Amino acid sequence: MTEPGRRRAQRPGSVTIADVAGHAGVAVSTVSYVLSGKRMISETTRQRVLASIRVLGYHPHAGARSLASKRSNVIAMVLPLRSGMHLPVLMRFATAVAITARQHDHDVLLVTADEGPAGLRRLAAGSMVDGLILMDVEWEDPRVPLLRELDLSSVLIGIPSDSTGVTCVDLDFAAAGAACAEHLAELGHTSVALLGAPAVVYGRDTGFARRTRAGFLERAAARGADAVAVACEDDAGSAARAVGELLAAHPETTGIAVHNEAAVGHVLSALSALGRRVGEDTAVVAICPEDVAERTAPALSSVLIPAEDLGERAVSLLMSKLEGAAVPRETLLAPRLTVRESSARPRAGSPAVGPASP
Amino acid sequence: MTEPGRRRAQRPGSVTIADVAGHAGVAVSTVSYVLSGKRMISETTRQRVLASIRVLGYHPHAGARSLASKRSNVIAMVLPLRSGMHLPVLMRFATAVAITARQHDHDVLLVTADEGPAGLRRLAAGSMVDGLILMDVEWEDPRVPLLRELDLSSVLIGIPSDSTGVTCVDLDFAAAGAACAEHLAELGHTSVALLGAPAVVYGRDTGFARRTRAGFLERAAARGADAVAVACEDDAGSAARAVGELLAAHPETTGIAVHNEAAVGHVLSALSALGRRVGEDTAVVAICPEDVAERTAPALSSVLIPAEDLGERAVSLLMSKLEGAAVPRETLLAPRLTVRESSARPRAGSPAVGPASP
DNA sequence: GACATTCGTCGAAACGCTTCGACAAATCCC
DNA sequence: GGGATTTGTCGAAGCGTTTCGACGAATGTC
Repeated sequence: MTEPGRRRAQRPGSVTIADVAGHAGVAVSTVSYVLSGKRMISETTRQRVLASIRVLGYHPHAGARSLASKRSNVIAMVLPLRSGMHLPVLMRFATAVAITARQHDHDVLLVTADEGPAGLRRLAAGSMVDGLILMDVEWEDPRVPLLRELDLSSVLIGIPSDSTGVTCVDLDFAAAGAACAEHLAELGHTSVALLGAPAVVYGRDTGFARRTRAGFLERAAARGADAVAVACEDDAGSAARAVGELLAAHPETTGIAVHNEAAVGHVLSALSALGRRVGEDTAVVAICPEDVAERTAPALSSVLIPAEDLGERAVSLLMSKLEGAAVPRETLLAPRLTVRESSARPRAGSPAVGPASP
Repeated sequence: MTEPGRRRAQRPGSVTIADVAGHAGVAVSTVSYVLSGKRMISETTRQRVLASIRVLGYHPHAGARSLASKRSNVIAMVLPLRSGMHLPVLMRFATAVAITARQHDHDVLLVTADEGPAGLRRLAAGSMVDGLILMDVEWEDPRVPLLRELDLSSVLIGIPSDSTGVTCVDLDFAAAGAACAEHLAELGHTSVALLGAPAVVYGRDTGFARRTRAGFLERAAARGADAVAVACEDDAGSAARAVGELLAAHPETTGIAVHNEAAVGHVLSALSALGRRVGEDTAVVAICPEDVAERTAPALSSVLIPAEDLGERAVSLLMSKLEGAAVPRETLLAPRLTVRESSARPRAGSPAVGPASP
């Protein structure tokens, strides 16, 4: 006889929409409409129902909901577990996606792509997820053709060679490469180099690497600077060797862009071992996550990888698609270059360049 | 009129268990029992049903299944988005959990804890997940009391102060400390030291820190070495001071274990500033994540945090709990020590020690 | 004041699966 | 060889939602 109203709420998972309806004195369907807003409900009824929901601690049963509505309110985040990925960046994507999805009332299912196509088919056929976000997409990604036949909404982070019929988001790496070249040219460097990803990445035809390289080389040429691009492995030894060979072949190089998060530190060490003073006689600018750039000594000028923005943008696009809206095929985020110590001053002997005002 | 048999399979999500039953000429329930194995089905029927499933490309509807069976076959992985977490390690946990879960026919929902208790309640009440894996659990973790009241199976990675009523997995830190002592003794060091966590951590009676210390001191004593353990703060200045004081008080120390990820780099710098050559006249071994150990110069011998193992073990334990089995309250994983440059060679002047064969 | 329109609510039919009880047919036990 | 048991299958009752058509009660129209 004590606290009769609380009996049900105490056994979690047991309070159903029918309980709420009973408590509020309305029909089950009315409760449903209050929750979904799909039909007009008078304000008084609304409040009464909401109060009952609160009192009973009602949460809709996800399975029942997805069965009846054909929407699961879950999206899948597909990570390829390829080696050589930069885990921290991936993790930042992942959390950004998770948080943004929650803001759109969706949950996130983590899928490692090593189940292959069958895994995606399983999710699609089982109505487990409403849509897909694929991360770390490669230039020739085998998942892309699969996606076209799957009739599930999806958004790619990264840009494949053929983006017909899919939706992609990425940093505009061509512009990022160009921004680096531009920045170095602006500082007065006439001989510049790009230290890029490990050779295997170019071999794999990974889109972002080649777009960066193209952007860098083109802009440098447009600014009349001599430019060269070389691959660079992740480990200290190889990085030092790459730097050594670069400066041996092109000793006049004074501006260097690094597009390799893992090697950034090693490159700086190698430069100083070879007698270069970074930020003084040699300017360095990197394309890498913010925290990496800030942690080096001297702090690196950098174009940051906007992991949070990309994740958020990807989810927003997916939500639009789920609502049937048309979305652009490729969304490229403009790079933002932050100047830090490693390229703070113009090249010795070159005319100082202020903000140009014609 | 072409390919009539493929019509259904081509519209994904549309083929139901009733279609399969029709195609195989059996009752719906029979198909269900073939799939679940919960009742005996003759081999001939079984094969016929399985063939129909294959032909039609049937995948059960996850929502319907969870509605009828009260099991979702999904587990949640709860990440606290605390700052200062070590992202790469977390990511490795995450992928290990995801892969192991799939082996147990479960999917993984990614939950960032910043929704707070309400988020966990939502998952529980909505029957979205069958169980929880909480990562990066702290000594006094606010999520632990919540868990006790939630009546959802869960496993913690990390050990809280009060593990009553919960299930935890972690590295066996006592054994890790012992492994360090053993390794240094094996190299011929007779005077060794442990540079541990900041003093405040010992003051708080934090389990893993004191267990490491105890393991280290006991094993060193057992091997007849002089051993001392001191606390060590995170910042460069304090670390240098700690090293200085240690070597002043015990100049004969030649083997050092460091159990402090953040200070590892500072300790190495301090040692070389004091004229010690790490890996030559002084051996150093650390307890830290693999990538930290590999990134220092010289690379550090280390007891690594077995992220993959822990993730896998956590999932296995959770599955056992879901099946109603009793599981140990705390599961401790044996440490594995990897030798790298910082302790590669036996102490100068001590007899070389090969693999002992009596 | 009779008629068509909203407005707000209800009842019931799906949705695709699991599981329980029932029931023939086959097998066993003396 | 008749009763008890086991084996293999079926039919139907849920599971907790959403959504559609229906239907009184207000409201507006001439």
